[in-house]
Amino acid sequence: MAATIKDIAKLAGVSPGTVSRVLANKVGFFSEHTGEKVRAAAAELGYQKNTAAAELVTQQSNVVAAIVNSTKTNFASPIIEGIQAEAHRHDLNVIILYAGDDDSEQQRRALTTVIERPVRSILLLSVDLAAENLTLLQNSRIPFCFLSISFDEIQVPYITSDDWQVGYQATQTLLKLGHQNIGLAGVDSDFHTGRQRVAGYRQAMQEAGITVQPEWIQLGNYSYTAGQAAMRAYGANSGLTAIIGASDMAAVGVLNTARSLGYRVPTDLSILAIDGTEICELVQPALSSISQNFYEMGVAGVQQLCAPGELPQKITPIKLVERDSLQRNG
Amino acid sequence: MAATIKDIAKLAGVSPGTVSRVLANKVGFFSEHTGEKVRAAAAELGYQKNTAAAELVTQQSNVVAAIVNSTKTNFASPIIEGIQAEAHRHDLNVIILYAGDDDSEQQRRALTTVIERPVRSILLLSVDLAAENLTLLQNSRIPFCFLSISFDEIQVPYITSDDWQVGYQATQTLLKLGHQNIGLAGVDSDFHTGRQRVAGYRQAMQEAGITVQPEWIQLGNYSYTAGQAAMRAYGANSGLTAIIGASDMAAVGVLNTARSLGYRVPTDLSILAIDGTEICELVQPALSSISQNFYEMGVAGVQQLCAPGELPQKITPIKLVERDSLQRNG
DNA sequence: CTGAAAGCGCTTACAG
DNA sequence: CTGAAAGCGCTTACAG
Repeated sequence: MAATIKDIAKLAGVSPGTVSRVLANKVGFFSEHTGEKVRAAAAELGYQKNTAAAELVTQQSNVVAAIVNSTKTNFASPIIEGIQAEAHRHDLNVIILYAGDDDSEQQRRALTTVIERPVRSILLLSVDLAAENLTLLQNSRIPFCFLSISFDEIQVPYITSDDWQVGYQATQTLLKLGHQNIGLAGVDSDFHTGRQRVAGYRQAMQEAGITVQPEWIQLGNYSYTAGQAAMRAYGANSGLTAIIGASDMAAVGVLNTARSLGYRVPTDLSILAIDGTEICELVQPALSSISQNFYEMGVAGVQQLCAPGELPQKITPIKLVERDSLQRNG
Repeated sequence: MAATIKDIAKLAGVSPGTVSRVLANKVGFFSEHTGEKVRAAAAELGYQKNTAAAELVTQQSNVVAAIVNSTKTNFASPIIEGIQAEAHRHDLNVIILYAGDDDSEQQRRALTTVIERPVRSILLLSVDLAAENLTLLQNSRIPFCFLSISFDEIQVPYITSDDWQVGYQATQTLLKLGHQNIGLAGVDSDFHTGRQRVAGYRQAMQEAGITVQPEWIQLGNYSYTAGQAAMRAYGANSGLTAIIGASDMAAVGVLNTARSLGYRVPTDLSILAIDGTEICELVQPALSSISQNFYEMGVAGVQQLCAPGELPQKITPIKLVERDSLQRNG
């Protein structure tokens, strides 16, 4: 049995209340002498506080939970790093839970694990909650915020990039290089994020006076496999001179498949990735990207939940990072 | 304020004890009629159990904590998937904590976050604990097990691959292809894992009657950067015909740098990675690897902690996976 | 400065 | 089958 506050009290010859006060360092509430006795006793017993018990009485907690989609893309790490760093500044601890891959049962398990204990707030990293799970979350009355995902139908707090701009700027980048026949590969139009990217793409193309051929937009779930499938659909004689990968992983799928189809990248085909995680620098040629600021999303998420009353929907900046996968057309 | 068991009791016109019994579904301890009343009341109030309170009285918990090194390598995901799957089978919930990058202060924070609440057991994924933190962990009396890391000096439970065999088999694979001048890149000899891999490498080389040149072994921390640095140290005229990357990331670093130095892979230089995570399939040529069974490590980790009395040190199997980065020499 | 007491939300012998 | 009571480990007004 681990030592409790009572054991310390007995050993130090004081009351449990006093032990609690010195261990919580309530200055002015105990004498120097008592403080020393208690601390010595605690050390001797190897005392470890039972924080769960303390949280029960104070009705508050300093842990924030991050629920992540065990996604086929890979931007969770920088978001989590941002969360950790900012949480540290606020003296908060963070625990991470996996919610599976759009598996509503796994989502529910992660959610209840977290709701059934005192957590201060919940961050959801690009997890698209099933309706009943969203209800569960909202009923819990625990403050929450979605990260790296956006919504239109439902009114919930989220922080992410401006996905319309992501699509628009990606397309503009390629247009400025003289490309006209531009593909968009692996994007998921079932959700708001993907629809926005497609809309930005279409707008840029329209402004350039280019008619988008239906087959130029290849839907998918942002995965490597989706990128491969898209490129296979485009084929060896696609007529495309540039392709936007809907995510880094999709872009790598496009890259590898394009190669096997005989394309030289970027000589025959330019590829622009969306996300800008480290994977862009691992492949050759290194992929240029419209990079999101994932770290900042994590930071902003924690800040938002620490400063209630802020506006519930926030945009983090994006930027073009040029590497080696783009080339002027003509 | 969230609804409690007392609120339900009042609404259903029974005692809190009874509510507890029906919600815990202690069959035989309540009548059908009472059961229905209570469940209806709970539903009406949107009751969410306070599991922390329950854990306080029962003195047990069903959450297992996984502490992960936010490492520059990338095998944590499959281990965590294994943990999740097996935990699910035992009806356990898992929370994940980041312990930073060999940062003893961050380790301590993650550890205390977990020790200060009721967790059933702790899994540590390739985190090399600072001495004082190991003491902290051991004093907590919470069952724990290290994963994907091994030790010689200290006696603790761990589950990992046989690192000596990893080094030995990697080297053998290359020797069988006729290579003699074989480099080992990015390995960390400060720890047992790395020392074992080096020892296996040396043994295989010795059995083949080859004298290992000191510069063939390039130390590092298994990162992409370490791989780059190693390859730069080998240089354009290394005389090596094959290189073992101490990790996937190190191997990719070797690959990209070798290319920029003018090597064709695998024509001029064969590369064999250690780990076998998905990154091997993302680069071109796809990297052959000595693959570890990370998923199985996760599974075995929770099994081990669910079945005390098992032997505390376990080995998971490795295997050669051939992809496109190896070629016969001569 | 310190102790006694109440209470956080739950569970579980103990009676009946 | 059900209630009253004690208790898990802690915190915090309230007295003194």
